[in-house]
Amino acid sequence: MYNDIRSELASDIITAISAIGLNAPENIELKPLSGQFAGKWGYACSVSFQLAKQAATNPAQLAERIVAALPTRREVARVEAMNGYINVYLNTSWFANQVIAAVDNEGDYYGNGPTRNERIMVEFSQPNTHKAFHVGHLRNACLGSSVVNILRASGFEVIGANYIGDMGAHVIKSLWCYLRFHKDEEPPHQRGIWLNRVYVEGNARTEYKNEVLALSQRLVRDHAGAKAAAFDYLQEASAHHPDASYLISSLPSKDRPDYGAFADHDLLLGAWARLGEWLPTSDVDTEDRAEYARLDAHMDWWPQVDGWKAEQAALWRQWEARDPDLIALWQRTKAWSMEEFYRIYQQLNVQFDQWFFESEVEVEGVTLTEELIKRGIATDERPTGTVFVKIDEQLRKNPELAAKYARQLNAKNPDGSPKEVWRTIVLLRSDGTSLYGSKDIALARVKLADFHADRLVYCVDVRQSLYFEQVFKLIELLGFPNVDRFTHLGYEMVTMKGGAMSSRKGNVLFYEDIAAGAVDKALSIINEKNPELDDIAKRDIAEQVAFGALRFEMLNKDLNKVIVFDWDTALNFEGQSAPYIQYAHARACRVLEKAAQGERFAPTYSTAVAAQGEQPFAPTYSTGETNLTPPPVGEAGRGSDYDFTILTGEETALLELIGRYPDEIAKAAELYRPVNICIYLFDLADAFNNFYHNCPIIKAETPALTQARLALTHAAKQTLRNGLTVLGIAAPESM
RNA sequence: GCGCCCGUAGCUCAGUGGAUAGAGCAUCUGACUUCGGAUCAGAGGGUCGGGGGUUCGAGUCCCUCCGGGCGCACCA
Repeated sequence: MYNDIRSELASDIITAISAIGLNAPENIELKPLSGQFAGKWGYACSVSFQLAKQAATNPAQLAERIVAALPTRREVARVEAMNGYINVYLNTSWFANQVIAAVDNEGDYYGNGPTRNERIMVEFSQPNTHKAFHVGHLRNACLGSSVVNILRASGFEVIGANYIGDMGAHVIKSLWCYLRFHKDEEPPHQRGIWLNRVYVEGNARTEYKNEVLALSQRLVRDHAGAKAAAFDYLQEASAHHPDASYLISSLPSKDRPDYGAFADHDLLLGAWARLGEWLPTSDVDTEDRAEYARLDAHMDWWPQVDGWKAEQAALWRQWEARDPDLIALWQRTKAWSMEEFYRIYQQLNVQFDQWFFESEVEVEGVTLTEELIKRGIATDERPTGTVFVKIDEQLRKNPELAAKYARQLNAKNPDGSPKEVWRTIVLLRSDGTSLYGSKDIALARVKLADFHADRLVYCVDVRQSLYFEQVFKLIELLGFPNVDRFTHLGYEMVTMKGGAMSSRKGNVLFYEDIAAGAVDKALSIINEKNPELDDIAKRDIAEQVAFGALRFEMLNKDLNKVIVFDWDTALNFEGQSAPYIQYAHARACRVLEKAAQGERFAPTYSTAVAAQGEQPFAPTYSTGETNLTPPPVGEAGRGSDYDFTILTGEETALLELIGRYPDEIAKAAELYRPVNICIYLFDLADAFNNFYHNCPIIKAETPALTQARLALTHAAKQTLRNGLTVLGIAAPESM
């Protein structure tokens, strides 16, 4: 293929270096010309700098000697030595036809790599039922689904898997709150959102005492006045309350005081009241004042909290015993959330090949944990304590793993004590119920044994990186295969402009609100720009634009960058955004359509493959060499003998970008980086807009030039479409 | 305390050891009786957080300091 030229040029240069009597490096890097060479098509090589000392000369002279020793090639128009660099300019006419032919022949498959013999399971979008889908889930779903698409395009067999959190403390809280306070109240629609409110209330009731304690502590720690007010009371109380000294010492500390450490919880209420008296005279911010008011208004909860917790514990036991009524309620409410999720995934263009549920691996998680106990890896301190694994300790006990991780395990603290690298993971609660870790090792076993995955990718936010390190080590201790091919694809969180999201402060950004805002904005722009469209088309395009913009917004930053969600930026459809790229695509479509009407261009491209209805990067796609290799130029190569002898800078830049697309896919797949495709697509759309603006297509000087430019337009349109598809963004033909 | 991540234009980000550090947003100025103005052209805006080091060459690699975020036992 035309991309092979790069390695051929590299070997030419190596040969030339040897020919002038120098030792050539093993591989030579050729970089696309850029910067001051904008609009030129070729590669630059800086090998002369490395070799100048060896050659006892300066890079500039050496570059000239190497250039003089290079053979000529039909693919190369010119080679020059410049400032020590070797610049190779390609025969643009020849390459233009190569690129056009490749896009033309491969259509929706253009950019895909050859089949690779590896099955990758990518787990992503792990929403919890009974809770709401928020902006953090949005980033995860966009990233995970794009990574799946990119890996598939790059030739891997990929299984995209969802892992629904349908059981756990959040579900128990939600069901408890429903049964206790909201039975038979559910609304006819948006029941998933309603259910989230039930969960939030259940959580607030359960955590009430902790929240009172947390706010008291924060005020005491941050404000001298608060400390004086609270201590005033506590010191008075210390005469008859043995617990008061505990609060006096623990409230100002960094760690959260523990209700288990003092018997009379009501002691805190006295201090709480004093804080309330002090508050109006203080400079405490409005958020904390509102928090105090909110908690204070629910003082009637205080004496009930312990009873509520006991009720929830009873519900846990009912669940463990598979109580039919509870199971029925669980299934009914879970379905409300699932309805919500299905709709969201459809809007966001997210698909899954496999659905896992936490409830399905719960039992096997306990079984595997029992095995760990039996093998002496896990410590069982039930019922007074938990079932846990001290990872470092266990790795040291395993000779093979101790050697493998010797470097980390031998690390020392400044005082000479060994550093605890992987710490402790808790697998079962003291009451025997299972935690996330036990379920995750069970699920990993399913993925490896039942799905025969060669590589596991976990797309989960970066805060869980220690947790996944622990899980991977546990899996290794269990002796599962392929452990070195587990990847935690961690990404940074999404915050709001006012700071980190927290349900306590009520600044959670729900998916529903974001989606509605984006569609409204898109609709109003369409009404303004394209008022003649019918309402259904308007709605359809508005959704394609809005959800495309949201997806792009979530993908356009590197994984390790925090996204601060800002309505103005997210809903800006100009510049670096999905609508900019979609607009370039729609423009290209319009030109091709107009040209076809005028009969000045008979499209030679084939959309037959796409018409079969397969996803272009579906796992069923077979990459027999025949349909990936374009026919040779000038030998019955369909649509491959256009007149590109004279190319403008805009045309060259566009062609070069189109030709680079397969490399971009391969690189993005290797690094799990959808952002690479975002940046590439913006550059491509930018190049197309430049071309469109500066080069008349239908009204070009000659019919031959029109043909060539239409072919280029079509290739650009196809590549834009393929790239958008990989990102899960629609490519509307008009907008 | 230990560990991970971030710091590049007013703001949001690219730049994966190479030539004069690039985009978008925002600000200002302009765009042909010709293919869609969600577009295009131009202007201003930078000691790449500070300091050392490695290298022919450092925004990029190493060390260190500063500033910010996150994580570290019964949440997921």
